[in-house]
Amino acid sequence: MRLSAKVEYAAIAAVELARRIGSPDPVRIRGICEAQGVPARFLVHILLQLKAAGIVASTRGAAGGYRLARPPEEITLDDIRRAVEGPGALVAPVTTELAPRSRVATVLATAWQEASDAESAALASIKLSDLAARCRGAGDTMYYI
Amino acid sequence: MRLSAKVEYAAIAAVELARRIGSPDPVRIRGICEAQGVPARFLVHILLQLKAAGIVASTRGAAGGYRLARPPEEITLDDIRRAVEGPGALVAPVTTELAPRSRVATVLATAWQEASDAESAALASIKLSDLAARCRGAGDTMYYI
DNA sequence: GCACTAATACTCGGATAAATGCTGTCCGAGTTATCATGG
DNA sequence: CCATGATAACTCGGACAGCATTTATCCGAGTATTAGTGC
Repeated sequence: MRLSAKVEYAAIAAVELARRIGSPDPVRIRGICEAQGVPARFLVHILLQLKAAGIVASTRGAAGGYRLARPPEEITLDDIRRAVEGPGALVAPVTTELAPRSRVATVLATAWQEASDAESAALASIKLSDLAARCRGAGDTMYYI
Repeated sequence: MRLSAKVEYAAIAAVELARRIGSPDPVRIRGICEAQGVPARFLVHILLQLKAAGIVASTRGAAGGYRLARPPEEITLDDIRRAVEGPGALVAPVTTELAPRSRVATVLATAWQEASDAESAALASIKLSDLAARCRGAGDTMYYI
């Protein structure tokens, strides 16, 4: 499993937004970048993708910024990854292309799919609320109910 | 989860070798390529990587070729993937680099690792012997030389 | 005090460019079985 | 029938080019808050 920098930045920003879920003011991009060390001009486009996916919402103008569009219990790392990397990516493009001619490729295509589903399920089980709670809580103690 | 063409080709070749485990003669690269539609000159380098990882063995010279170095029950798709893509790849390079400065990154790094471990475990549970059996079981029309 | 204007700070979104890795090819070298040839 | 050499087929391994994706950066435009100015 290899993550692109985009997904990593998106997750960092999303967790940062989840931590400030109580505040009425939207979070500015610069605020995230200065706290986490993320290139600002790059994060702009990433947040736009998260907005297009309905994960974050924004208010323009001065005193504008971003906030989560849904409660953090309903956002998983799998949502973020799919929002940024796009849903169109096939798991094993070469194998699926060869599948009609080769039974080996057919068998392998389903095997790759199984592993990919396991990975997606693992990512779907990690919610933003859990991650935000881990940031607040000290050590391994989870305060989130 | 996105697979590189190298890993896909390597898996196809490995299953093809597993299917012919009973034959005393080694399997030639051309034999795999003609049966499965894999570029030959590319597969050479892939098989060299599998050999370096101890997954396949080769005999040089005329009537040479490749065979599995271990019984197919002891080779998993995870072995093949790590042999080809290298073990040095970090799961989340950006996040781990930012971890010392950011608690958010630290929490995320472990979360990514959990998902990666789930994927690896899924791949490690799929053995070459299973895949070869699936090819035979459904009445494949491939001939043995 | 009020209306209006300018400045400011932020998001929006496309264009663009450097960097990196992936994909596949080419070529020469080394190794071994097979076959032809001569004794 | 046997020994020897030529030939062919195959693996070995690095070098390299073309292509696509990633990773940003830049710039102009839109939008809302805020400060300032004149009446």
